[in-house]
Amino acid sequence: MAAKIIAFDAPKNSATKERILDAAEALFMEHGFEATSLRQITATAGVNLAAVNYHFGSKEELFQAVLTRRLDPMNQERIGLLTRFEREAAPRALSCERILAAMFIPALRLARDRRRGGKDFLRLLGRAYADPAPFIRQFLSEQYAVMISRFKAAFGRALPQLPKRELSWRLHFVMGALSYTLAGTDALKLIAELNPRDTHNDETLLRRLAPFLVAGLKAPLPDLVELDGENVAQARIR
Amino acid sequence: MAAKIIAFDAPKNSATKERILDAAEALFMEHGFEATSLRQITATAGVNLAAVNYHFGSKEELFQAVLTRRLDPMNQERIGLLTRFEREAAPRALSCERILAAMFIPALRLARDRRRGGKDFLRLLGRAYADPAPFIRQFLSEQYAVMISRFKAAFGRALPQLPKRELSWRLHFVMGALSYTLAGTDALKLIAELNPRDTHNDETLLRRLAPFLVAGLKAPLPDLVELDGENVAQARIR
DNA sequence: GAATCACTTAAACGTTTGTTTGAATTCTAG
DNA sequence: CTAGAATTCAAACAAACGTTTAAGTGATTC
Repeated sequence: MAAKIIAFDAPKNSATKERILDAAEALFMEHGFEATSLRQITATAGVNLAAVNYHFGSKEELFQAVLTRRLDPMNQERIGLLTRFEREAAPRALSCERILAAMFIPALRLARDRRRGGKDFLRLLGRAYADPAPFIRQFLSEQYAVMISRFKAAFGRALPQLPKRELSWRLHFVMGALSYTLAGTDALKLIAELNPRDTHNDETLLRRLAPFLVAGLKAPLPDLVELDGENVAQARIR
Repeated sequence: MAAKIIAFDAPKNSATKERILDAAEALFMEHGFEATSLRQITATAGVNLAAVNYHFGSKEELFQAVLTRRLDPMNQERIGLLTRFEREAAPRALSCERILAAMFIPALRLARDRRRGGKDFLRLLGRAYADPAPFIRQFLSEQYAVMISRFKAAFGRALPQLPKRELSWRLHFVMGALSYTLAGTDALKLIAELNPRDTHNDETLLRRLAPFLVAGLKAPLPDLVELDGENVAQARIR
């Protein structure tokens, strides 16, 4: 009798790992890494406290596992999409818009699909970006290294007139705006009285972001910028 | 004799508060709010553990005090600068470049001046942006509300053809790129093999960021954007 | 010179933290 | 059916946490 009840609410096989990952993802997103306790996670997942250390080794390794589960496939998808777009456009070089699309679409898919983490995961990712914990920074570096260099090369071909140094910076700005936007912190609520229906409609969000970023990428070089007969450097001096 | 020694290393008056704020600022920046303990802070500051609760009430209130000390003057300076620029340009409307300059310059001054917190504080601010803790979010909202609405109005005059909804979004992107950039997380190190001399040269950094953002603000509206005869929405569908 | 003040101090408060242990249980083969 | 590996479990671990307390200090005020 007791066995039947157990069969109901206790997943016999190692779906335990999945349940822990799901609970950890939601809680890390909501409270951050440090502020989330293993007891909260295991209670939410409905598993024993020791399960985390048994399956993942430590809290830090659990956090990395939470990120890897979503991030690795997403970045793989980005690279795959970029390659496909390039093949389709060959022999012409890919436009900035298409390259950005290759970055956005996998993120959008992830945000849309609750089974893949949904918006919660992107917010968690946004948090992780700003986290100075060494183990997080190093982990993200490794996760992103291949994808970033791949996209940088693509943008380099799309913007051949742009010096590489400048491209590096602008790509950095792009990543900043993108992660800040996708993270969807409530900070934006103070910037805009946004239409509530818009607030988390990720598609329209990215469709607004894309032209903004493309224009930024194609902007004239800093030295040549004119502004009311005065450049920013001059404006800086009181 | 003992009195003399005490006079040396123990500030008799309430410079204790300042020492706590300084230590807390550095440690919060390095480890985040949750991961920083009051014992670390008081040990670094060379004061008694109970001093934090005596002078600030709680750890949360200390964190807010750390932010307020720098943030409030900076935003005041931003508003003041914007007002001055507007007077100087009158009756002509202010250009986007000048408005952005009014946002950047006070941040730049803060980043430059170690006595005002320097880059460390901006990194702390970048972290706080991404923190979901309610007391942090609400605090930042209150701190930024006035400044943001002021700048939004200014941009509205500079870009009269841009719908307000669109402006809200773009201002959000601007804040994202700016905070991400100023926070200067090491995440950028994986994006660019940047010249080490450039890496934290905030002035050149902002001079690169400004044209990028201005171009983004002036970008054509999303619906009208063309890209290789295909728009982003269409590209989205596999 | 006693009283009052702002402040500092050491010690302890009760919780909560991540991790470990060793026995119970379940699953997997031979 | 049984031996053995894999997993779950309750319990306990030491350590660290934010906060509070009550005594103590030294200067200021009446």
